[in-house]
Amino acid sequence: MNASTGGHGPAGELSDWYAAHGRDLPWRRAGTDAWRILLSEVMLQQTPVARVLPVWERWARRWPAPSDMASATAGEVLREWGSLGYPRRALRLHECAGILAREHDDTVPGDVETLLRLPGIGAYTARAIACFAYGQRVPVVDINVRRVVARTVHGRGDPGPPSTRRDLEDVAELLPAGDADASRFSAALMEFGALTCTARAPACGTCPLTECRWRALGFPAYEGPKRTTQKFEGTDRQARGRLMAVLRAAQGPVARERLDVAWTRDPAQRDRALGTLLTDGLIEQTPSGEFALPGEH
DNA sequence: AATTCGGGGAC
DNA sequence: GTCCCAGAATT
Repeated sequence: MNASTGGHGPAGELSDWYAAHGRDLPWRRAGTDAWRILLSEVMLQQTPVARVLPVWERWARRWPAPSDMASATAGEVLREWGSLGYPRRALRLHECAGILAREHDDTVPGDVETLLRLPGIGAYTARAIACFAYGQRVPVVDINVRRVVARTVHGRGDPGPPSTRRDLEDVAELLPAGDADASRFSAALMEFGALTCTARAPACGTCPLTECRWRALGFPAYEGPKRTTQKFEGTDRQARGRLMAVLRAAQGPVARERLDVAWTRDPAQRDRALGTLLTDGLIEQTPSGEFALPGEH
C-alpha cells in the first residue's frame, strides 16, 4: 500500500475501493483521446451511463476527430444522438466540433479557462476533461461528488441546490497533492457516488469509508427546499420530443399535417412545439413549408 | 437563485 | 404515480 494505490484516509480508502469495484467503461480505458472523453462527458450530462454506452461507441467510431463531426450536418449529428434527450446538447457538440477544428488545430484544449468558452462545456465538463483527459489536479464536481461530500463531510443526506463556488471549494480541499492521485481520486469519488453512496438507497452496509459524518450523526433526514418535479406527460416538452423522433425516423422533409399527433390531436400544441424547435435550431423549414432536421433538405 | 432544456428505467 | 441521472444556458 502506498500513496498512489491507496492507504489510509478517505482518499486512500476510496482509491482502494475504486481499484476493486470501478467499472470498465470504454472512455476510461488507457489511450482514449481527449475528443472521445469530451464526447462521453457531454453525453453523460443528465443521462445515465447505461444509455450513453451504445451511442458513444457509434460516435467514437464514426467521428474520430472534431473535424470529422464538423463536416457532418447538424441533422446527421441529431440522428446519431437518438433519444438521449436534451438534443440541444448534440447541436452544441456539433458547434463545438467546428470550433475545435478551425481554431484549435483539431484538438481539445487542456486548460479549464479555454474549455469553459466552448459551447455546451460548463463548470463540470470543463474540469472533467482537464482531469480525466489531461490528468490535471482540478476539482471535478458532479451530482455524485456533491452527494458524497454532503454526506461524508457535512453530515447531510442530500446536497441540496448546487452552488458552483462552494462546491468547487469543498472538493478542492479534499484533493490529494499530486496530479495523478487527484485525478484518480475524482474518478473514485464519482464512481463511489454512482455505485455505493447512491441517492435513493445508499449501500452503507458495504461502505469502505472509515469515517462518515452522516453515519456518525445517525443518518439525519434531509431538511431543505423540495426539488420541484416538473410534469412531462402531455407537455409541450414531450410534444417536441415526439416531433424530433418523427423527424429522425423520416428520410426527408415532412409536411406539417403529417406531424399531426395521435397522442394529443392538438394542432396548437404541435405548432407551439414546432415553433420552439425552429427557434432553437433543432429543425428547419423548407421553402415549401415542410420540416426537416437541419441541413437535410 | 430559479427555470428550462428529454427520456427512460427503478421504485 | 415519483425520483433519479458524470449539467448547461438563460433569465
